[in-house]
Order: sequence, then structure tokens, then C-alpha cells
Amino acid sequence: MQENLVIVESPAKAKTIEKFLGEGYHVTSCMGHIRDLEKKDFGIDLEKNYQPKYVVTPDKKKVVTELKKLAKDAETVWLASDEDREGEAIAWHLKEVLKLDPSRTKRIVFHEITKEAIQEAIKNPRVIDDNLVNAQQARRVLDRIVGFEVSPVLWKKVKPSLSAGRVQSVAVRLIVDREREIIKFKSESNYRVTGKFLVSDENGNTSELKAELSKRFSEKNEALEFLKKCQSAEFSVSDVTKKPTKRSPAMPFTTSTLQQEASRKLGFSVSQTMAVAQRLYEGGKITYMRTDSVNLSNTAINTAKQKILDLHGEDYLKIRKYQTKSKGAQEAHEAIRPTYMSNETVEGSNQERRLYELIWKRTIASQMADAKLEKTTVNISVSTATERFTATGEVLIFDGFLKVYMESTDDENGNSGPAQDIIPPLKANDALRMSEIIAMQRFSQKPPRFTEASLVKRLEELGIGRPSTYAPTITTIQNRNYVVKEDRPGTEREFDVITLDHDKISEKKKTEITGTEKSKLFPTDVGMVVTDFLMENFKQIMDFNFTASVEKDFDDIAEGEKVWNEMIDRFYKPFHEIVEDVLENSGRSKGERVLGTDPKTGKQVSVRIGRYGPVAQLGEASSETNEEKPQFASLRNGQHLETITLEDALDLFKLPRELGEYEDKKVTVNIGRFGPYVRHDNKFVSLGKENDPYTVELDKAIELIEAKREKDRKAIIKTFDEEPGLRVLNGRWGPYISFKKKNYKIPKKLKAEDLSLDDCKKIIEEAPAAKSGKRRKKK
DNA sequence: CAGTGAGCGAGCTTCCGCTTGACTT
Repeated sequence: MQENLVIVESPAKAKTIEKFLGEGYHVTSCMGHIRDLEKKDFGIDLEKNYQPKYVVTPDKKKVVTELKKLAKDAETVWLASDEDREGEAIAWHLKEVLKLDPSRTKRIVFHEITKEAIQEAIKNPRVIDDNLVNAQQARRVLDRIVGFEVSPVLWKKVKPSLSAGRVQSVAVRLIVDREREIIKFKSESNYRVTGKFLVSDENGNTSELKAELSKRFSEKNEALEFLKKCQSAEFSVSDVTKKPTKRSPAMPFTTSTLQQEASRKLGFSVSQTMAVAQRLYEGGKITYMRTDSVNLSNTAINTAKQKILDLHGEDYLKIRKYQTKSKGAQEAHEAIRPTYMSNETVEGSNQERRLYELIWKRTIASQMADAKLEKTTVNISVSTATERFTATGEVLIFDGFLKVYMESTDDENGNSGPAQDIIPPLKANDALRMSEIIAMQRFSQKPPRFTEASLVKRLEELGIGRPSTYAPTITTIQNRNYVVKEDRPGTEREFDVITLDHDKISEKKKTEITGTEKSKLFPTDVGMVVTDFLMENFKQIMDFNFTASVEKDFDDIAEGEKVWNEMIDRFYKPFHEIVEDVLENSGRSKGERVLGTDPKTGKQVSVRIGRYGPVAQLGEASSETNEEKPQFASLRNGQHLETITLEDALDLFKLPRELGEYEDKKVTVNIGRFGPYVRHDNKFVSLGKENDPYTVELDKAIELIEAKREKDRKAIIKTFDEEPGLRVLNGRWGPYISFKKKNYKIPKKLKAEDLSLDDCKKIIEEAPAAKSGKRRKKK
């Protein structure tokens, strides 16, 4: 019998809190939301003022049963879910589902897991805030309406199984918009002039000074002209200025900034970051990892302070309080920080150690002094021209927080310019010896594609999505095949380099690789067509400010200034009318593009989204004549509806090619999901990269078929006459047993070649039932 | 992913936020 039952959201949190509360308190967790809208059907009663139809989520049934038992035995139940909209709703659902007696139920909140905060919370219980709960219900109902009304429109008008939602559709839009900007982008070039000058000091030592011309030339001959002027010029220092500057540490980590830094510094995907952080959290090593707060508890600040004093001394300490600036932050937790600041490292996997170290450094640095720098600017005049060179240098006077941590940036071009660390001592009117001047053609950069992490950053700026959903959202839009994460090779580009070296001017062409992409998000054809369709028909949902504007309504509801179902009604009525109208009046949207006519047959060639993805079509399906049906061919990897040419599309119809016959059976080549292949006697042989399906000949194909046969023969380790269907084979993952179209793993301790038929049968019998996989059947 | 390369159409798909599960093949 427990006097007090405390329910929090996370089991790891429960463990910690139980320690703080001690005797008389049992702390348990509900694992987030326990109820949700009914999954099939709409889940909202439109006849009854949008009344939600809640059901206990299937995977929470056990939790709920357990909680009911515990609650019955408890004197007082403390609902300690997070202090935000969702947390308040969780508390309310708990109260409803567990049928808690109000006189024995208390609602408490805290936004840091420290002994003081918990004890303080217990001293100040309150009741559930119905307004806040209603704001959450409005949020939930709105998202269901948008998702479950728009998605079916897509099934009808574009392609089955697609989805739309307040968050995901805008995320895809960001990527599609960016891609269009890039397609439209025209690179321009100009000529950047840099010079190297020699400076001698009184001891006769010379050092080099790098400077950039203040002006860039748009034309090559302008640059050339300038270099000619420099041939006979004298260079001198016109002025030297020194200016102190400082740099401040970054704020402690939130979910989104952690995802960004882990992506840049450690190369983690956002879901990887969250999985690793989850393990650190469960191990009690860091605080909660889904947060939008940059706040640190006093306990944390004090221990960080002690650590800084121990390691670096008082000069390096500067206590700072940070304020969240992101839109719609709900701040139910602390920033992400080490639980114990004294631990610089932790035990664990390589990934865990690296992520922890990143968090530790960032947190420590956030309480450290600014770095002090001195910035020196030297202007250099050219006697024969009006343009000036400028050299800038930065010298670190005091490293401060940089001693432990430096935030990285997304600037992948590395355009740091010719800045150098130390500028040699110089004063006005000092003469300079020119050693080299180079004019280099530079091209303007196309807008960068999003990475997972930079997309999260943008969504957060727009106030779209929450810390708990950034990673899943990114996964969803990839699963729906709206977006793919890919590497793409760059292209070669030539650029001019004009060099002035000891009075001699020379010109050269150099090449560089440009536009190489690594792990970037690209929209697919489906993503583009769906975005266009939604932009055309559901502008309101696609507006970057849609979330912000409904959030304002939710805030008003939370303040008691609006009634939630009235707000929903004002949204639903006009929205639903649009849905009906689009269903009825809008045409199908398949992103169709007519490329031209096939010169051979005179038939029309077009591309569009087919039932299974992008396809090219040769000929039209005309109803009037009973001409032959149009031919179809799927687009290949790297081909896109918006950019494919007529020639490329026509090539698609050259396959499958019939090469001839072998052993009285047809030999054909085609390209499938796994690349080019030869088909013969219903068997498939990969063509590999070295053979081109358009030109490969029969001899080569036969060779490949024979090679495959040989390999298959070798793959058979054992067969049994009594059971011909059972074979022991050698596969990519080692030996396995194949029987009736199913495969079975051979236990490590057994040798494949020694297996008897009985051994095999035993393995098959004892094999666990095949996993249900993707398809889960209902009823 | 377990050795693949289909297509006359049944019945299904879908949202956003809270949380952690466990077939180890």
C-alpha cells in the first residue's frame, strides 16, 4: 500500500524522481499520451460540436491497466506530466481514464528534475487547467481534420497512399521551393583579385601579407586591365586600424540545435542523434533530450561553475542566463545538459561518448567568458589605380570559451576570404613589395539544399513541429517518397586565373568540381506534384504562417479567451467546403508533361506520375479508335518529370531488347529495380555496371548466363534425395537452408556441410514464426 | 532486403504529439 502515487511521462524520469521523494511516494510513468482519437474513421463527431472520440491507444492498454491498479491503492495521485499543453492533456486523460476522484488527485508541475524543484512542486499542487486541455484538444482535432480530409483528396487526384498534414506538407514545400530556386538559378561570375605583399622588419626578416581588392571585376578584361596597372605600380599602406572584438558562446542545446551540431560535427542523422541521446538519457547521463528550452537549473550552473574554476580559473567564468527565442516554445524542461557537470566523459558506445562530449562542452562553454580578439585592418593603396587592397587579421587576445567549444556553421563553401591570423607590424605610408597578384574567376553559389538538420532549423524558425516530432517528420516525408536523402556528384567547371608575377602576366584555365552534394534532401517527382497540387488547392494549409496563426488561437483558448470548438468550427466550415469543391471540380493532377512526338511512329511522348511512380508514355489512350494501347516505361533513377528530355524518354522504350535465342529460349535484356539484367528461361542475371543494356550482344549475355549457372552450382552445399525441395545453400550471409520458398538460419555452432536431413528439419521446425513484416492484417 | 525484375483490380492507405517497445532474422 502506497500513500502517494506520482505519475510522470517518462520511466527514466520516474526513477530519478523517486529517489528525490523517498519514503511514502511511488513514482511511475504513463509513457506519454495514453489515449488518442479513434484511428479508423474520422474520430471526431461533427454532429456533436466536434466532440473527439477518444480510445486508449493499443500499445498503452497494459500501461493503463497497471496504472488503474496502482491508482486504486493510492491515497493521493499526483499527476506530474510536463508543464505544457500536451502535458496538461495527458494529466486530464489520466484523470478521465483512471476515473480519479478529484479530492484525491493533485496536479503538479516542474520544469527541471532537481530535488528542490520536485519538493517545491509537491508543496504547490493545483488543479488541471481545463483551458490548456482544450487548447490541446483543438490542436489535436485540427491536425486530424487537415490530415484526414486532405490525404484522401490526394488518393483520388494524385496517387493512392499519399499523405498531407499541417507539418509534413510544409516541410516538403520548403524542399520543393528550394529545388525550384536551384533549377532557376543562373550562376554569374566575377573576378576576385588577391595580392601577396612582402613586409620586412628592422631585423631583415620578411613576412607575407595577404590582401583582397575591395572591388570585384565583372569582366575579364577589366581584371586584366587592373593587373596591367599593377605592373608599374607602387604599393603602400594607407592606414592601419585596430579594433577589439569579442565572440560569445552559443546557448545550451535544445533538441533542434543538438541535431544541427551533431549533424555538422559528428555527421549524425537527426534520428540517429535522438536515438543516441535517448540512451544517454536512460542511463541518467543527460537531462531530457526533447526540449525547446535553453534554461539551465541553478544546480547545473553551480556545478558548471565549479568545474570551470577547477579547470581554467576565475578568468574563464561568466555565469549566463539564456532566453529562448524560438517561436512557440513551451519550455517544459531544461536545456539538454549533462546530469553531472563534473563528468567530462562517460562510458558507452563510441557514438554515446562523442555526443556526450559535445553536450558537455557546449554546456560548460555556455557559462564561460567571451573570447577577446583584436581585428586589424590594413588598407593598401595602389599608385596607378583608385582601387585599394585590404588585409584583415584577427589575433586572439583571450580565448575564453573557445578553450573548450566552438560552434560550427552551415557555410559549406568555406568562404573565409584571405583573412590571416597575424598581421605584421605596419604603419601608414610604409612601402610594400608586391610579390604576386592573382585575379581569379569566382562563381556565385546556388542556394544550398537542405540537410535533415538544416530543415529542422528552418521548421523551428517557422514554429512548425515540436522537439518530439522533428526526427519523425523527416522520416515520414522520406517514407512517403516525397523526399530522398542522397549524395550527388558535382560537375566540372572551368575558370580563369590571371596571375601577375614579377611583372609578368599569365593566363590559365583551371577546373574545379562544383555542386557536389552529400546527404542532402532532394524532392522526388511525387513530392513536387503533390506540393503543386496542394499549393493550387489548399493554399491556407501550405502557408508558412498557418501554424503560427492557429497557435495564436490555441494560446487564446489556453487563456480562456476563445472556446475551442468555436475556433475549430470557424476553421472547418470553409475548409471542408474547399475539400468538397476540389473533390468535385479539380482535375487529376499527375504532373503530366508532353515532351513531343516520336519521330519513328509519330506518336506522342509524355511523362507523368503513374500508379507506381513516374512513367513515360508513348502514344495516347484514345477512346475513339481501337488503336493499340500506349506503351509505358518507368523513369530511371536520376530522371525527373520536370527535366527529362524527349531523347531520354524515347530511350526508355528501346527496352526490353530481344537478343536472340539460347537453348531454344528467348534472351532479353531490360532494366529493373536492381539495375540492368538479362532474362532467360525465367531466370535473371544482373548485367552489372560494365555492360550497357542498349548495346550488349547475345554472346556476352550467354556468357553471363553460364557464369551465373556456375555460381549457383557452387552455392549448393547439400541436397537430400529424400527431400528434393530442401537445400543447404551458400548465400551472401553465409550458409542457410532453403525449403518451400522460405529460408532458415543455421545456428553458428553447426557446420553446414555436416548437416543431416533430420538436423535440417529440426532447424526448420524450431525456427520462430516468420515475422509479420510490413503487412499487418486486421480481422 | 534473403535472392527479387508484376500491372484486367480487392481493399487499403492518412494526421501531430506524447512516450518507449523488442522478431534478433
